[in-house]
Amino acid sequence: MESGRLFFNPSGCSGNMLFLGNLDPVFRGPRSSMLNLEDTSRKRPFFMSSPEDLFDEEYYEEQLPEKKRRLTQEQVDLLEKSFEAENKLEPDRKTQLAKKLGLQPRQVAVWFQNRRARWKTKQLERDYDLLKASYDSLLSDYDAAVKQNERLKSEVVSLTEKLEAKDMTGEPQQKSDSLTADIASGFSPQMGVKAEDHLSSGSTRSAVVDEGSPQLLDSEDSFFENNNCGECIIGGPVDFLQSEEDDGGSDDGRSYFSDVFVTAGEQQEDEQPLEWWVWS
DNA sequence: TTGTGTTTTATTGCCTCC
DNA sequence: GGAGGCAATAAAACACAA
Repeated sequence: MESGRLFFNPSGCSGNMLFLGNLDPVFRGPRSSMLNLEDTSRKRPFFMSSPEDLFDEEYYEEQLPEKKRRLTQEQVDLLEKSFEAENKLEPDRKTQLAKKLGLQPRQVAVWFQNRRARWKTKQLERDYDLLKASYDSLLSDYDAAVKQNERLKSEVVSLTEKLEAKDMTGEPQQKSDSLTADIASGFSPQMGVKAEDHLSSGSTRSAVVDEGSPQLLDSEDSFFENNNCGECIIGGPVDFLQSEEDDGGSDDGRSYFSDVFVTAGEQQEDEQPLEWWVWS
């Protein structure tokens, strides 16, 4: 314990040493307090000591340290409100609150300290959930892209083989040209679908889509943009990130990972598409 | 009633800032 | 060097199932 700091003492006097009179000077806080003094039956209200009581030495002599008492609901409500307004506590506010609540300023400070710790823990939990959701989403997008990639590769192989076979048979050039034209136009006689849909040859998306396949890639668009990847990382959780803590905490509502999460707009302007992540 | 897990209150020690 | 913040921790208070 720092030299300048006072122990909080339920009775309202300054420090357990004073409170305990000539008890073991090593006495500090709850650990040792419970060792010797647990079985006291002499109790008095924890927060309701009158100023007269607080300076009545006889009173202290006959009293033994109290166990911890929880704050009343009213006290907690007021503290919560205050925390919501501002989660740091300036000295003036601390004194005012303490007066208002009938608590020691030290108690108010401790409450804020603990409250900030609780808020931080919850915020970390939320950030974790958020990151996990983003990761899961990216993973499933990636899996879909890999499958799609495989399918396209095999189609290219198949078409190439067909083309070569036609050339070998020495069929009239016209027919071969026709097949080439078919391929170029995106029509695959074998599969009965427009290859354009798979090969992403145009900048405008075809209305004909292979049933059962995921939305296809556009050559000029990032897969992740098509799949709202930006949103899955960024856009979706923004409200969540900025929302207040469920149980009334406030702070600024910012995520501990706020540096990691960027806005979708920022990403489009400043960053390369995320294709490298999939295709490299 | 009791054992156990969770929450709340408080202390301690270290660190930073002025 | 003192004041205040934070992380780690203790221990009382509380909740709840068996």
